[in-house]
Amino acid sequence: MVKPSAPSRERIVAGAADMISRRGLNATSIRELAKHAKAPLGSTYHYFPEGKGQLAAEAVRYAGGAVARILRKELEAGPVAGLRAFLALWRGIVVESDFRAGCPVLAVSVEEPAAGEVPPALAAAAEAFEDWERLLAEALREHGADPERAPGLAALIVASVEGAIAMCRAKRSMRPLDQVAQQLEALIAGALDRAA
Amino acid sequence: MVKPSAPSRERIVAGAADMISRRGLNATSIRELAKHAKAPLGSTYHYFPEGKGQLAAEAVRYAGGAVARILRKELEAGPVAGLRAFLALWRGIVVESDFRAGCPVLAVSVEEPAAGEVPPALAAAAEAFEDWERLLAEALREHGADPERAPGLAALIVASVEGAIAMCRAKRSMRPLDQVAQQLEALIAGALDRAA
DNA sequence: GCCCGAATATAACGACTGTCATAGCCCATC
DNA sequence: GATGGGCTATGACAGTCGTTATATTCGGGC
Repeated sequence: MVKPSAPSRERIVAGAADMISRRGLNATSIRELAKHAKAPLGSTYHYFPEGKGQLAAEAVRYAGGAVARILRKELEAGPVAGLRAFLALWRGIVVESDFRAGCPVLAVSVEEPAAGEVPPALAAAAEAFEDWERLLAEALREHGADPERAPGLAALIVASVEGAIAMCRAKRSMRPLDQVAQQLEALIAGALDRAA
Repeated sequence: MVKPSAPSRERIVAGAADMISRRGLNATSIRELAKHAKAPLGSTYHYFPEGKGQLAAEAVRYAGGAVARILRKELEAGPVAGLRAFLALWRGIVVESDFRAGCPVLAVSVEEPAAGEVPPALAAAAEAFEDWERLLAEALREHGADPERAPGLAALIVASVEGAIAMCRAKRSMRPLDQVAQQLEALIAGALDRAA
């Protein structure tokens, strides 16, 4: 089979994404990871023979893809609706974990790559960010935003939401995300009005 | 003396801040830290008897204070000047480290606190964010921004810059920070125009 | 000169890390 | 019912972790 035994494998990847979003990449051990996913340690090396780097990269791709899927769907109802879904998604993760979990893509981005190399997980993080930005920029353009400004606006949205998530965790308060949400909504509404 | 032997101690704290900004908190070992600061391992426990947590907290306070000092000074010339200095500061750190270093305050914010406890380093990170926001909000108000909107604007600035730094590291490109800089400048200019 | 406390050096502690090798299980196919 | 391969279980490896204890060196006050 091409996909030998999905359930266990996917559980490991999803568990890795969750764990990385809490502790960071370097601080997540494969042993704890296996235990958290109720999978044996040996299995992680069976499914991911290239080791931790491969597993981390897949976890980032998994999380990034899941977010992109939600974003794409909700953006069909317009940029503001998409933004709200994006914010609600992260809000849920932070609140439900009692400020212990955040964004795994951000967590991977904040770790020094080995000299001269670009670890696969970091490349996956860059791709995830770019996917999100592209989706947002397209939606903005399609709804009348200045096409030249849309990419910058999309980058601002992703950056500020990611930063706000981290700030919420530090302060143990949802206030930063709420503040950012309010500013971004006003900003987007203004950018779309231009063409109304 | 109240301050027994500043040079060695301060070198350790500054080195810790730098190292945390690269690798993250959990992945920074005290041994490497001591080596990096050219201080003996025993000395770190001499100066910081409470161990790693205390050292990390002091490192975050050190970095947060240094940024706040620069911010306060440059904001005297107005919010836009302060924003530019804030951006230039981080830009320099990311570029000079070849995308390997980022913001130590953000790095500390992205790590799961022990169950039920709030580690001192995380509290220090929350304080640093609040200091920066307060400085920016005050400058915005003093230069004619809507007093009710100033805190939200300040939060957006800090969050988006922090997020952009991480995105730059992932993409190995300064583009996100440049995009965010452009959007924020336009946004602030608009917010101040209201009162001109 | 001596001496005391601050600062450094060295070694060790148990626990944990990523990774690998090996042996055993379980279930589908012939 | 035997055979095989995907999966699991177990244990080991060399190395590092945070932390502590002990021994040594150093610099300035009597």
